[in-house]
Amino acid sequence: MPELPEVETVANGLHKRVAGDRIESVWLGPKKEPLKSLPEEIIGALEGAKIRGVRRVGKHIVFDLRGARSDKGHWIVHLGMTGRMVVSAPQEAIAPHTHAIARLASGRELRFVDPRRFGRLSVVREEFTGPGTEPLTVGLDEFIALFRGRKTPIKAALLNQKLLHGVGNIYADESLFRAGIRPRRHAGRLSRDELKRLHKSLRKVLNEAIRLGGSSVSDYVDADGDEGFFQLRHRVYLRTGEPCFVCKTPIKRIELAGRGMHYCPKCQK
DNA sequence: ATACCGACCTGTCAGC
DNA sequence: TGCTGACAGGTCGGTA
Repeated sequence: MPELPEVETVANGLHKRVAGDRIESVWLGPKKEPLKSLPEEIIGALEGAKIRGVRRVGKHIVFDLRGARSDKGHWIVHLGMTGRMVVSAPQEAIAPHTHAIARLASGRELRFVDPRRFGRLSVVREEFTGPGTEPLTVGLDEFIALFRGRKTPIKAALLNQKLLHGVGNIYADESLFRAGIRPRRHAGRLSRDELKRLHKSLRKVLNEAIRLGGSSVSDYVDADGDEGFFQLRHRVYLRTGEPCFVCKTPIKRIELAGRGMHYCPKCQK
């Protein structure tokens, strides 16, 4: 479900709804995959803590906390492929695959739901900066330097969270199309001009997707339960065999490291 | 250090 | 109707 624009939309929605609220108690489900910190650490950090704010770092949702006794801490949520963070009234039915519930002083509940269990919950004390560089604010020179000397395909480099964090399969494919670059090109062999186009198209695609509330491909919804609209603007992602909007050539799908990638064989060199 | 690949999970949809 | 296989927004650890 979630790449940078979706996580940004969810984090902003959560901030509006729960900033200033207090976590009174926490329930954790029996499955242990979703928990990256020990259950007692999560409960210890969350129970009694005030939510100062909610924001996005990379693909992570960060709840900034002020604990009951500890001064600060952060609740980090990664949604994986199918994770959702929803604000619910207590009487609402518990959805299948609910792994954590935080009961708030306002009477509402924050629920973490994740069928595939690729999502992760953790708590940290220190400031959370994420694994890589923020794609929305990275400057051109720093952007170019990230790829210097790398033999890996540019598509794989865009997905590498230690370089730029927040870019996933949709926005990698879409930004490469708009930059006219084939996904298998070696990252280190792209010209300065090509990287300049990619830098621009990536930020443009991400910002446009944020404006439209993200992409709802199958089940993504934001904190209010609303779908995004950027899927209507996809030019290559999941459009295998359909005509390119620019040149009518059928969009190709190839596999790299077990993941699908989509591109126009004529528009992308 | 770097790069590929399978593993981790469940759900949905198309085809037989 | 029901089975099977392909595919899905992501990351990790083992191996070359």
